[in-house]
Amino acid sequence: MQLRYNRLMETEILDPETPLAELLGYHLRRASAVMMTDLGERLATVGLRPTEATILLLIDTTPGCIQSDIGRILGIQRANMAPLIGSLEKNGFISRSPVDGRSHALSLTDAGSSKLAEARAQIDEHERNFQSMFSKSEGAALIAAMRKISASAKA
Amino acid sequence: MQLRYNRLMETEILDPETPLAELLGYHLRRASAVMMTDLGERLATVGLRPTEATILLLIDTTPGCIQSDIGRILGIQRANMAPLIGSLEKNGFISRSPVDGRSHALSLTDAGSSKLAEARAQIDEHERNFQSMFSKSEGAALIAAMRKISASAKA
DNA sequence: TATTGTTATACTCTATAACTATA
DNA sequence: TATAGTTATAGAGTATAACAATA
Repeated sequence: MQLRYNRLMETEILDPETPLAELLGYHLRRASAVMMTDLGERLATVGLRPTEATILLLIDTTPGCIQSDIGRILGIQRANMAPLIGSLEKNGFISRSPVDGRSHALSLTDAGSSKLAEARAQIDEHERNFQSMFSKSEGAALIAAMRKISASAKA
Repeated sequence: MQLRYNRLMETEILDPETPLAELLGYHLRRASAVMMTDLGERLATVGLRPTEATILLLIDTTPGCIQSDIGRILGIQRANMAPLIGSLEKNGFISRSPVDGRSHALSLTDAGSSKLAEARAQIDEHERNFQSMFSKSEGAALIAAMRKISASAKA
């Protein structure tokens, strides 16, 4: 078979000549997608999506918090928090009790606690698998670097 | 004003007690989102989206390549490549010439080359800004780590 | 006047399935 | 039989605007 066009090879990404090789943003995006896909598949076996599991984690450590605080921390807008919290409540994982006329204190139900335990097992194994590619100090340096980047976001 | 609920503070993410503090996947996702937002805003001033600019970069270094190879490298499905390539052609940035009955060799038009030059200026400044947070060797280590993670994706 | 929560809506990105035509 | 390209479509995720109720 005769090649009638220039072939783009996967390995070109490793070639320093390639335009993407030195782009931190590109590699960050790809690596993040790989981890998110793995986490998503794991959490799907438990019936949660990554964002839902993250919300349960936050409510577990800070019971009585309100959904707008969760949204601010996770970078999720008020308008998008409503259906997320609504569905977690509808599934019986969290309960809301009014703290004033507009806010509701959130806490895990028993079902939510055990669902979170299942999720945490998946998250822990997921993290172990990826962090095992690096030494302890490399892993810490990676997280520190990611925080540095995140912290640079415009207010 | 009396506080009637437990407040979740942004700074909790830095607190080692917090459930997200040691999650590499979480920090990767947030950092990637920050960089992608910045890049997206920069490229919007030039009329391109990040994926479009990336495609132009690849076609520039490997003129005559075909769209399915681009899709494989960037992790974009055939079905989603079609409208991307179609719109780049409609905007006059690339041209297609048939190499056999089913594939088209892609190359940049003059308009595509100058558009890419504009995009590259934005990309370069974007990358400089973020990579300047790190030493040269730290930056290289970061990219190597991201590649390690990306390479671990299931076939 | 600012905040909380909600609904409606739109846009992007991504994923699948089905089809054609070609190799 | 596998590949290249296309269309249609559905699902996430995310963004804005508008509104009611409350602080």
